Amino acid sequence: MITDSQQIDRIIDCFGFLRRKDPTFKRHFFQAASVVHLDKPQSICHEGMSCTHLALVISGTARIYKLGENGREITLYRIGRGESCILTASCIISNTPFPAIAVCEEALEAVLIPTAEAQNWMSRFPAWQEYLFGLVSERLAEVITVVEEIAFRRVDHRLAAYLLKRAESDSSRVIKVTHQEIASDLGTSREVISRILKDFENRQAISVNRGSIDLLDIQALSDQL
Amino acid sequence: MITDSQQIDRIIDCFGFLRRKDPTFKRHFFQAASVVHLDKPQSICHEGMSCTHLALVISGTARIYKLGENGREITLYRIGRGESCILTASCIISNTPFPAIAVCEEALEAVLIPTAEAQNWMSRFPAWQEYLFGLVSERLAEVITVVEEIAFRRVDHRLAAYLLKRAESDSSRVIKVTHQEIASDLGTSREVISRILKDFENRQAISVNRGSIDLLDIQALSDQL
DNA sequence: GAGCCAATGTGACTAAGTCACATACATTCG
DNA sequence: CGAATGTATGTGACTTAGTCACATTGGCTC
Repeated sequence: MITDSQQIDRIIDCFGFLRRKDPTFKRHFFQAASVVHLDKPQSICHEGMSCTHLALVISGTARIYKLGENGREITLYRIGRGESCILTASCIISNTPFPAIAVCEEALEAVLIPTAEAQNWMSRFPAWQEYLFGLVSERLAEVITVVEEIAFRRVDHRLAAYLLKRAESDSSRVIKVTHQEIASDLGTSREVISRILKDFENRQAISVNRGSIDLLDIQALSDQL
Repeated sequence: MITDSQQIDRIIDCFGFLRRKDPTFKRHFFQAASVVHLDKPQSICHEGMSCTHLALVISGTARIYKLGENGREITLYRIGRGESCILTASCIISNTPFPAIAVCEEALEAVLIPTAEAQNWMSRFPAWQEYLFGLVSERLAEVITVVEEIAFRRVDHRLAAYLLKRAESDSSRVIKVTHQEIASDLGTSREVISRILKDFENRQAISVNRGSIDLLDIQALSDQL
């Protein structure tokens, strides 16, 4: 149960579906909700885990990924403010085990809703139901994009796009990231990333330093796409 | 509008959510529904198309796939009896364009529901809402499996698994399929499939003929996994 | 049987992934 | 300070996958 009115305002700010004129739902929501904090290298859900709570992210980010037998990883998607680990939601609704791994990436603050309530509200509150459905749909589209990328696009092109996107979202020309992290995001191996980065560097498009990459020539990278 | 009581029974048989004791929903459903037939090589949805109807499959199958720039394809999933093109559903709910291509594979018979009704029922009839949500969740899980496969597993292993699964679902040792079809399902190119098949043949696991493959040694194929 | 088309075969080449290391840089600790 | 340790990166040799440009084959029509 959450009672602190300041915190309630913050949460409503985050989750648009609470802003509707349905005081009943709002009451139920804050009645059942609790807030948790998770720190950086913490695992949230394991493969095959059945979920007891649904987590709605207030701040921070989590990364949802698949782990291959060989130890390689691939990021399926990330979730941030206002979103929710919808795989959890999906498991909740369809009672299937969680098919991936979720870890906290930037320190998380989240609202926890017990599975039973989350299910119950689905049929009682349209706002809640729309919220969850919208999230699953969005994830489905995102994961389909991932399929497309790994099935058809060359790694060097994907890498160039990755660097550009990263730079944009950090609004900085230098990106703090290791080759291994990139490889895990793109679903390839570290050596492959290192080699392509070296190649970009030889062509003066970037400068590679330990733990960071400086985008020297945005245009050259864009041309790679 | 569907009135033929025999047809209504058939449809109820297909879609469990109609079996509940909610006569209101049933009435609305058959009021808004219409039945269509689609033949084999027919396109259902194009990339980026916005969907005006939701199709619930009574019989036949459809294949949902992505098309790469280079002309290669990869199957995301198939839908059959009792299922629905949930990407369509997802588009309906979240109002995003359709991110893939759907084609009829075996002659389809389907119930069509106009978008507006499908959306409206979401908040009015829990059975409907559960049905749709369950489908999207299932697809999400399936597509995640596809990601895992193409990101981590070797093509020869995937091919062996494909052949075994195919033989099982057709309950026949010989599979009627071209190399190109397999390649399109697995998201690789025809040459790769041809070569691996030839390799399997050299090892006496299968026998390759024009348009069909005979699984001679199931055990040998299973060992590939 | 000639002609045609879809299905399959093939070699040479590029791209990607694997494996087994070698280096290099940064931080801590004696 | 310099050594020790651990993470990050570099590299060569090799296998697997994907591409390209064709050659061949089997089945069909006329």
